[in-house]
Parts: sequence; C-alpha cells; structure tokens
Amino acid sequence: MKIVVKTTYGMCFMLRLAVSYGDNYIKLKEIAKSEDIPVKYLENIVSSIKPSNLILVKRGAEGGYKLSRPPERINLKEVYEVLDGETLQDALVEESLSETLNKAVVFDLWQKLRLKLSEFFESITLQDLANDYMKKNENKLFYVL
Amino acid sequence: MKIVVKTTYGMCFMLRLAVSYGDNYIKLKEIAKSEDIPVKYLENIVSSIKPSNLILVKRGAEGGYKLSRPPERINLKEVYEVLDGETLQDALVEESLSETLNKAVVFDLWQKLRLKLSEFFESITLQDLANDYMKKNENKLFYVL
DNA sequence: TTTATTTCCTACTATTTCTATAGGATTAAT
DNA sequence: ATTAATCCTATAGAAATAGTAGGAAATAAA
Repeated sequence: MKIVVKTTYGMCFMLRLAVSYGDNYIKLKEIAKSEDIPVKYLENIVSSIKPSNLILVKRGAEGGYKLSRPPERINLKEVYEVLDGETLQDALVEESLSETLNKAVVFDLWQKLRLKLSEFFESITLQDLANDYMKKNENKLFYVL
Repeated sequence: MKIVVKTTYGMCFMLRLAVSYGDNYIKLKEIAKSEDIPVKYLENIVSSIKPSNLILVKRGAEGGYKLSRPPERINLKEVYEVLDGETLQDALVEESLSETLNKAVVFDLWQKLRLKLSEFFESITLQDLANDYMKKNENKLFYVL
C-alpha cells in the first residue's frame, strides 16, 4: 500500500493554491518550478483534478488556477479521492478475485480500513495544511536569521 | 493507494492457519485449493512470510505450516508489514523526491496517515479475524439448511 | 490584429511493480 | 526407494507509474 508520486505532487499543488488563496490566478509553471515538479507531468495531474470542480481555471496569458472554495471548506478526502481516481468507499477491492469465505472476511477487513482512511482525510482541511505550511515557513526564516 | 492481491492472499493464508490453530501442520496446496489461489503464487507469498517467524514449517511428506504463536497473540500489524515488505513506519515515503517546503508538509501528512494505519492493524489480532470467520460460517450454514 | 503566454488535449515511452508460471532441488514420512 | 511436501531461482506477460512530446485552443497585452 503506497502513496504514489502523483498523489504527493497533486497534494502539493492544492496546498500551494490554499496558501495563495485570495491572490490572483497562479500559474502552473510557477508552482512546478518552485516545487521542483516536471511541468508536463503536473499538467497531466492537474487535468485530472479539474473535473472535481475544486479549482477554477483561467486559460491564456496571465491565466492559471485558484481554489473554487475557501481552503477551510475543502477537506482532504475530496482532494485525495480525485487524485487517487476512485472514492475511498470503493477503493482497495479486487473485483476479479473469486469469493471464498476467507476472502470475504479479509475484504470486510479492508472495508474497515477504508473507513478509517476516509475519516482521517475528512477530518483535515486544506486550511489546516496551509497552517502547517506557515508554521514551517516561520521556523525556516527563524533559522536563516 | 491500493491493497495488492498478494496482501489479500497472504492474509487469507494466515487467517486459515489461525482458524486451524491447534491442528497439525496444514498443507499449502490444501489452502490454495480451498481458497482458490494459484499454488505456485502462494508458495512465493509464503516464502516471504517465513522470515518473520510468524509461522512454523515442516518440510517433506505430511509437512506444512502452522502459526508459531496463538492467534490472539499475533496482531495484524505484524502480518501486514511482512506481507507489504516494509514497516508501516517507513512506508509510503518517496525517498527520491526533492525536498521543498510543500512536500515537507505533505510528507508530514503521510506520516500521520501511517500512524493511523499502524494503530488500526495493531488493534486487531488474527484471533479476531478467526472469530469473524466462524461467525460468517455459522450464517452460511444457517442459510443452507 | 499580431504576438506572447498559458492552459488543454492526445499520444507515446521507459521503467517498475504485480501476478503469476516453470522446473527442479531439498527434506522427511512411510 | 518412493512419495509428498516445501524451497529456490529464474522467467515472463500484464498493468500501473512516471514521465515526455508536440501542438491546438484561448486570452491578455502590444
């Protein structure tokens, strides 16, 4: 069970939009550069975020992205689910496997696990992450001085 | 984030040993058959479980496997970690990614998630699973009659 | 209206991981 | 000895991951 790079990149992107909430549209290229993410790869990732309506887009020159809602009203479950491609409710299940009694028990276990994950992500908002970011940034500045 | 088939198969195998705890050594072939798992694949999986010392092996004719401890003294964290190949503590992290401030925040998030997963698995024993199995089996028999 | 800039879309590719399969070596009971 | 089981190494096809590439469409500014 792994968190793939795509999910980390996507979460970083959303975090950046959260930190900059209230500003103008943020350019993808800018984020890719400061976060050290391949531009073209981030484009792919963001294109998978768009259908969720979590972000607003402005195309063309001086375009970019911003959150469609205040970060305190976006929880990480929404973000995670769109990045991971499936809802946490349905995830983890292997449809292809035959049903035996043991497997049924184990699938029930995976179901409980899913619920835990769901609760975890739902309990955190993008604003919480942004706050963590601010805190880390302060510490960083402190050590530089 | 997905649970791979190997983990499901491995958990089924351990559950079967838990249900049969107290009996003689159980043959892999037998488990593979009743659980509808490819024999050779299960051999591979079990060979990755062995180093954990969660199971005892008897080679040769009339050989097989059994749990090395009572199922109520084996928690699923131990089982999961050996199946997944790494400890939940260290899992999920992408070493290769460069460190930016955003990534640091997101990695902290993954760390918290790890902790949740760890707690979840640690709170359940193989005996708990075996009890679930028994319960399901009773219901099944009930409906057959 | 042209140019520069930015997102959007489709396709491709290399690498890794997953899911097995194959064949035989080793071990132990009968 | 024979049979039955685990053990070991190697291989291979399929799928997912992590990107790359090239240009089309949209928009702002000159």
